[in-house]
Amino acid sequence: MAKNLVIVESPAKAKTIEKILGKDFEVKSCFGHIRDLEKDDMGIDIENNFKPKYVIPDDKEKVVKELKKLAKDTDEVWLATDEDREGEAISWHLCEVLNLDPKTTKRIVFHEITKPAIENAVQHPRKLDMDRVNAQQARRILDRIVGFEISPVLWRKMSMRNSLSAGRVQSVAVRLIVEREREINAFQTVSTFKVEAWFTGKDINGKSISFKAEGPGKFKTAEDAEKFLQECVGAAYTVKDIQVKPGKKSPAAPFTTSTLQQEASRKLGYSVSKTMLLAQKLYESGNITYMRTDSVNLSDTAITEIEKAIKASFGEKYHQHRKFKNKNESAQEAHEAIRPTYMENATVEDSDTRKLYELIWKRTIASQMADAELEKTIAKIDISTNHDELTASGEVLKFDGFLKVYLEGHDDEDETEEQEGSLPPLAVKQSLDLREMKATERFSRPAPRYTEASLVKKLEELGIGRPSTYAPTITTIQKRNYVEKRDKEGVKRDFRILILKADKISKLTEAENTGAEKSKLFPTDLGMIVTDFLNQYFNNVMDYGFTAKIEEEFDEIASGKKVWNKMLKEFYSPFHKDVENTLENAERVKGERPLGVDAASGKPVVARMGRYGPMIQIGSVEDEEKPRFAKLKATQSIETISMEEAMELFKLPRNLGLFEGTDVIINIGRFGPYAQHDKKFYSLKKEMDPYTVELDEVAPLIAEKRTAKDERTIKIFEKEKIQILKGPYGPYIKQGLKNYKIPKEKIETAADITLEEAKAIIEDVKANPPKKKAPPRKKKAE
DNA sequence: CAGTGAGCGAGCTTCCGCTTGACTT
Repeated sequence: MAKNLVIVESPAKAKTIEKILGKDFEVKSCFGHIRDLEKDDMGIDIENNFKPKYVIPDDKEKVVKELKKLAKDTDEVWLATDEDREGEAISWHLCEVLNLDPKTTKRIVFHEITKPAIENAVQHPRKLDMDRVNAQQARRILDRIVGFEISPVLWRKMSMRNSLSAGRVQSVAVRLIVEREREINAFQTVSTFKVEAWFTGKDINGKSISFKAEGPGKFKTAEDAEKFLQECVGAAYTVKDIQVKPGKKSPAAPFTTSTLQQEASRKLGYSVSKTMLLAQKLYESGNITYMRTDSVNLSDTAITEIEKAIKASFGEKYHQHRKFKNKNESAQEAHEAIRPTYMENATVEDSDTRKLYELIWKRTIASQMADAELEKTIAKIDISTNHDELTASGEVLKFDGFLKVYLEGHDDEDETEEQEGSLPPLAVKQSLDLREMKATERFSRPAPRYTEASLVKKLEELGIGRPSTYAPTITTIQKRNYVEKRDKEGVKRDFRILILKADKISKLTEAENTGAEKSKLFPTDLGMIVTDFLNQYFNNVMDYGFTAKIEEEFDEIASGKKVWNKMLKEFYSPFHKDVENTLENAERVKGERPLGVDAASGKPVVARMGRYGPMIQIGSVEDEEKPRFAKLKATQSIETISMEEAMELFKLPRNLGLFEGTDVIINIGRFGPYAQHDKKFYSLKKEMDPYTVELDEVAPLIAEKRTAKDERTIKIFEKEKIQILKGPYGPYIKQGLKNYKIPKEKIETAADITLEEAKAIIEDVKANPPKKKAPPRKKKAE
């Protein structure tokens, strides 16, 4: 038994530190928080000064038990959890659970896992900082109150039956997306005309040249643009002025969680959760430092190593020592930036993981490299027939510096300024020949919809969420069906071009595809309805500055200037009044929007939220005749659908006619568009539009899928709608939407199962449901 | 994966941050 027990949060870290500290120290991990507020009754005694009730979650019992045993048998316990609010609280919980005295137990911290940092930490232990612990408790309790008081309000006031939720972070994330969508819907596109001119001539040495220049500004109308071109008829063009300016570009800071997620999304197309999963693998295999961090700092040892690597590969002049400072005030900087642990390139098998590793490697190296040096040339070109001038600009890279390795990507995808090339050598007063001048119509664009990564960026700017929660938050708001990630097809749009060539003006119209988007976050109708409701009744919590405001108070608690439960009380009294007021006075939200009157029946048409999602209803249940319903397409929304689009929807279900003697019916079910044929169902392919798809497109799909289905089907009991199917894990029984496992001992071969046996198995499984995984159910007595 | 959608009411759901496995109907 070692004399000293050191407890850290991450097991991977524990291994590394154990090696550094040697055999007198045993280093163990507590796997993050070991206690949390009890779920029943909020886990908070509000009357009693917000006294928290902590419990050890089931999945932490094993770890706690082991730590208890080790702590008992050791001389000294060292608490080495992360140096941030949460880390301090974890240490305090460890004291409570392991019966350690918080006043005497040694607390050590380090921001990097390097030998000097850790040895230094061990030589300078401190005591637990209870102010900081209290700041964390206030944070935890406030989040619990917000989440667990508002969510039930939604259950009461929303007529859609869903597992709705609200929270300080998730609700604001949804709000951002909802508001961006409305901005886009309300956006008024304006067009302008941009002039470009292509010149030819001879350079100083008599060599033929050609280059492009841009017009004096943007013209608001086609008439203005034409007037300008008209003025240029018969003009002479001379170079009036040439300016050469030096410029430079500097590398971006090393990765934090949020910037890594953004770059992996832009450059590799990874979702934030994919990035985190791969980064976790790299971390566990010892290839990178910790991946959940808000710090851009590099350890001194790392900086030295990076310097060596740069000088060895690129030479002395490519190196430039840099220290990056965090822009973000909310950063808690418990770790280093994300960087390779060793600058010698690691071997990573999996190609997706390797791409991420290379991204991290390049970004880290580049961050200690020299600026890129540019030379920007701007030539003004005089037009003899009017007072305007054209501008030609070019950029030459004089020294590549860090660009040799890495260039940060950017979000605004299609407005990419075309890469400026170099200008040919020109001389002042030189005359030029105009080959062609064009005025092209260009359209203004609204702010783009958020991607997962750009949403993370925005949340970080607002100080909302933490590196460990960005990915889960984005998963949650999609799981709750407030937001969905999807592509949007572009639409054709005409634009006009005016051309001046050989002193003649011609006009033409061309078409472009616009508005196409990939993997963007769209709010659902549910997301919009819930956001409107929360904005109306809980505008304090929904305010974009709310988190920043309470964070300041947490900081005051951490520095001993404020008492934690007093702060909570100040928040709670008005907040709880809002809750009670809402419960009492808010109408049940139906999410309804009248569209007009159906011409054929004279009945009202409404778009609204139904049990199964957004839909259109013609007529009401009180009518003698039954109302008619139609489900909205995935891309439509209650807020924007038009009467015409709504009426289109009633074209489903469609009967496409006979295929092998039976009707083929197209409709949209719970899982999307499907074709029904001969009592069986076939999902339509993505590219098939259920409203327009033809029989000869669907027929081959049915023929092909049917044989595949038949091979998987062992038996069908038509009447009872019970199927015996072959799955990748063996045969199973399917009844409606539910699947049941066939116990091995029950049946010899799946083909022998009778209807009665199948029913018995279903009953059995229902009576003894298989054990649930992840969150073990509480309070389920035997 | 069926062509539903009201209303009633029982019984359920829910937060944010720290950490990884265990697990494949």
